[in-house]
Amino acid sequence: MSRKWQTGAVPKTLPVLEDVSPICCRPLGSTRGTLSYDEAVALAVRLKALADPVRVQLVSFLLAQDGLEACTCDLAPAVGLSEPTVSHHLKQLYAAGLVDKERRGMNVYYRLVPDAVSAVGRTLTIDATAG
Amino acid sequence: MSRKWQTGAVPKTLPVLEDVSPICCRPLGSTRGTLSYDEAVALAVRLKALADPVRVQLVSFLLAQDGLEACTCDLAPAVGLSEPTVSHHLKQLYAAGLVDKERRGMNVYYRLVPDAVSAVGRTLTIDATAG
DNA sequence: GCAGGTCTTCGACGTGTGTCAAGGAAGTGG
DNA sequence: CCACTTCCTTGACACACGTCGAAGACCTGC
Repeated sequence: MSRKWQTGAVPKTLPVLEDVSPICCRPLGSTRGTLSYDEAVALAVRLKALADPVRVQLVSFLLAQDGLEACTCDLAPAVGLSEPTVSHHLKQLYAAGLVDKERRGMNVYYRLVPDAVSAVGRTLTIDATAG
Repeated sequence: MSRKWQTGAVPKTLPVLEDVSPICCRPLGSTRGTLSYDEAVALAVRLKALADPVRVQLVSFLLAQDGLEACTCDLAPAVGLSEPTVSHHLKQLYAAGLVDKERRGMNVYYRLVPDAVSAVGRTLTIDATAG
């Protein structure tokens, strides 16, 4: 996969995580040179999943729960939005691998994957010796 | 500042950094409970600035340069886009405090602010003892 | 001042994104 | 099987975003 659009008004869609190289989350500074477009996309899709206030709130809410998990019925009131909207955001977090989901009885529990979030964070952490 | 939109189709604009609480970049796990909407916005605007493949490439390119800096005329070919487009992306990185700019003669040099990028990264790094 | 180079802003275009209401799918309990 | 709860999907809406070309602003050098 390389950049599909070069000219004109152009789709800026970022692919889903499954279509994206799993090569990710090496510290940015470990590449001597510009990131390839594919690597940049791989990182950007993960950042994009977190680049929304509601999703940041959802992550922080899960992080504060015992077992790092909660059902939609708890998450919607926690952020003050309708359940479909929260479901939409959770779907994006799930697609980015940042949360897991599991049905237990009538409820669907979403559980934070802390390693996935931390991995994105480490990518952004720049070695002090760089430059 | 609290959530301005509650119902209907709604502007999802994130404010600029200056309008946003400077409280940011504490590790997500350090808040026992859901992040306030304001704190979530403060983090989201910074993440959003990085959540684009082109901007990720620009950051990685700057990181590989001596002095962490380059002029627009070098950055545009590095990512294969027009100068206006690159200027647009640099403006967003600048607004988020992730790069500095300085005019020297005919050129404008953009310099990476590694601490700002790292600060965002640390926010996402979850303490292993959490949960 | 004038010519030439570099960068930013403006205007326009098409696509993406966040939100909700309404309806459907999946499970529980009678 | 039916009523009920919980959750997800679909459809629709308005706004935001990434992109470019053209034009303006800024600096340099003659």
